[in-house]
Amino acid sequence: MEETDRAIVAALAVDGRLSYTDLAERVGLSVSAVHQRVRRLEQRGVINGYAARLDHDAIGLPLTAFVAIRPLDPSQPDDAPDRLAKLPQIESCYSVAGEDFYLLMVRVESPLALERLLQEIRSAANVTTRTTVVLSTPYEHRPPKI
Amino acid sequence: MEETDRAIVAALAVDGRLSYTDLAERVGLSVSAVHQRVRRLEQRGVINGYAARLDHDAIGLPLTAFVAIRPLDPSQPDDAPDRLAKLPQIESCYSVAGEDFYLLMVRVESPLALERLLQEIRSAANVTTRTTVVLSTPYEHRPPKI
DNA sequence: ACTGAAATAGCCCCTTT
DNA sequence: AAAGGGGCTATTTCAGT
Repeated sequence: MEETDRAIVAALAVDGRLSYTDLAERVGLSVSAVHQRVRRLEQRGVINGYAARLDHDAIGLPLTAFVAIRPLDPSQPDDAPDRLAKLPQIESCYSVAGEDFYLLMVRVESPLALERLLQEIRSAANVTTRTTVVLSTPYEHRPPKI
Repeated sequence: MEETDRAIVAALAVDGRLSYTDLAERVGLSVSAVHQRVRRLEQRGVINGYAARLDHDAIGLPLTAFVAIRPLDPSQPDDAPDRLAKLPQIESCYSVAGEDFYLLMVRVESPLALERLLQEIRSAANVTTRTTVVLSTPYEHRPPKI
């Protein structure tokens, strides 16, 4: 990727609501040139969309956990991500190397809600779970250096 | 949190660039009322900011990994997050329950870059590392159900 | 707290270089 | 590809309820 596009993407990673006017000043181009570049970055999928960053405590999901899962029967077809997609508490699903098959990041309201979610995960995908509870988050979702 | 605020936050989690006009239609309020509510949600920190969602392959960081770290000397003061904050490849740092002290999520350009990063992490924070490489990402950063 | 309206600013398309 | 201009829409503030 090119210099100017990098600068645009980096800026929008920090502040997704930057106006084209501000962006244009930062990268030293005209507003319409920047606008055109952003549109292309969106169309090429470099920028997938824009999201508000939320305070999970404030929205009632103060408990974060990582759930490593492993199929009970590794010979069966593995459609765990599909089966688990319906559970909205699962924020992310990563297929990983190592002993586990998938690593999920989940957000719930309480320890009790986590217990219920783990049961749902196990029964929905026929897997065992190994859960790591997050105690605090020194930092998260830092914008990449690009 | 209240009904209308939830709807606003949920909508902005999916599309952080929604106009106040569109938001107003969705929640059934006037534009200025919605604007006022969004400003308050931002001031109260419920909405922390806005970010572009990036394609990490496209921006040259195609390799994601989770790095569990543990201090070599658990009796020393633990300032690992601070010491590691300078490494921009570390996207997130979670303090976790269990055998490990912290779980990092990192994004790098290549396996070689991961090797170098792990060395930097170990020397910067005086820790051992256990790394889980992400092979693929079925889904990530799904907006919460609120 | 919400509405409505007025002024400002930014978006977006089109033309030109 | 980038710049500039013009019409239009959204943002933002303010007064009123």
